[in-house]
Amino acid sequence: MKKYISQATVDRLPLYFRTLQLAEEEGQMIISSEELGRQLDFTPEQVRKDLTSFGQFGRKGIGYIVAELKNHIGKILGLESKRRLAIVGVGHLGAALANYENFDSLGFETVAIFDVDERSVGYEINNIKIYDFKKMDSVVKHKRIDIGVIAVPEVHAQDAADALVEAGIKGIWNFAPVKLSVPESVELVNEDLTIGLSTLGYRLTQKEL
Amino acid sequence: MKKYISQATVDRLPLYFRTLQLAEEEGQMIISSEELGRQLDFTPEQVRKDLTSFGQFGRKGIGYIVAELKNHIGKILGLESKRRLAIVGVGHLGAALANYENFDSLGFETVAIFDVDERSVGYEINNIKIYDFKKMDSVVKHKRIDIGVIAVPEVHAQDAADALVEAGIKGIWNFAPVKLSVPESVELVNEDLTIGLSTLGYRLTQKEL
DNA sequence: TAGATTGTTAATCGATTAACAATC
DNA sequence: TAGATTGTTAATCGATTAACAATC
Repeated sequence: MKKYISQATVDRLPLYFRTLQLAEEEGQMIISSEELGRQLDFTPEQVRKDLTSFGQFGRKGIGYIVAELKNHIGKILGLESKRRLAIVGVGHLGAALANYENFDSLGFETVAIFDVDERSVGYEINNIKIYDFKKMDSVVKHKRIDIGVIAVPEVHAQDAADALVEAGIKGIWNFAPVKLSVPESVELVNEDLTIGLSTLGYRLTQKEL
Repeated sequence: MKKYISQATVDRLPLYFRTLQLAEEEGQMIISSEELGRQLDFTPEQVRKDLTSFGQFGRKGIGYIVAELKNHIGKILGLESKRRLAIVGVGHLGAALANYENFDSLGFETVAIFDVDERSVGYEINNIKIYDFKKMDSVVKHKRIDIGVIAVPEVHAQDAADALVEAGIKGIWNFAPVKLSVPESVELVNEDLTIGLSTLGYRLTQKEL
């Protein structure tokens, strides 16, 4: 019997993980749901509810053992085995993602970049080699790449997705603001940067009324 | 009497807007909640509910007039008056954001970039001038900047936020994965790129069990 | 008129918060 | 033992979906 875990809870896991990591670095041994919540602006009840949906990690009357809880959450997020990423598109965003350091501690490693522009093929960004888009199939298979990151212009996003699917990728992280069509079997997460900014604009406008 | 609009609804507004914009470009005059929903993977009921929370924009038996609805949503999002952005930090992410074209049609304009590294000061990225971080106060006031975008390393994010608040910014769009402290009066939206990627990793891990 | 589609109320579903027994 | 804090059940809150009257 597998309990259903809400998306909201899953979204909070990496935040717990990072907070625990910081606490561990500072030598903290024990943390309460209260303190964990305070650092992230969640209620302690929320924290306990989230954590217990995966098991009982705490000690009543004491709290949670930082290292233990961190490892548990790491396991839930699948951190023991590194996921290999490929970035498609070597524009400004692709380059920024290739240089982003925070993915590492969450179990991700960027191992290839693809681009259609032959002039950039062969070069490296942050020590990651740029391959010809046409070679995707063999590179993905050879390097056992799990996840494709779409950082190409909107008009080419579906083509990029199709090529990634064809090459046998398991998940797609899409930065193009379009609804992609992919098979059910491929996990798709959309990262639409315009939503957050629009929200900000909306709120400022409301205030000014 | 002001009706409360849920965050979920606000998040969908820019998506409606973009879809309507595309429909308009293709010369479509009328669109139904059904079709609008189909293009974004929402139910027609959801679309109608969202739209009616701001007023009655449709014609019963007909649908919505594309241009009219687009303009309405644009007004709700505050698009008539352009918001001026400043990016703090000219790392890879800052540079990518300075070059991002999609903000324009949502009513945003990047007018300044700030950095502490004096070697980059005076240069331009995508025709946007880079200013010394220390000059923030006068530049923000002079250029009447509304929103600050934090694209600096985690350790400097709070400093950047403090400086922006001090300079009189109204909203902050934060890309650093830290919880910032800002006054109640300043709107804060966090854009944590690690959440989406973690979700993808989590789902793949679950599948493999 | 018949068919289509909105706007709105009611029903359902799901997530958060509150309360409290269990127990360290 | 008294105090603290978890894990869990119940209550509340909010968002989505269903149903349908209004009307073009």
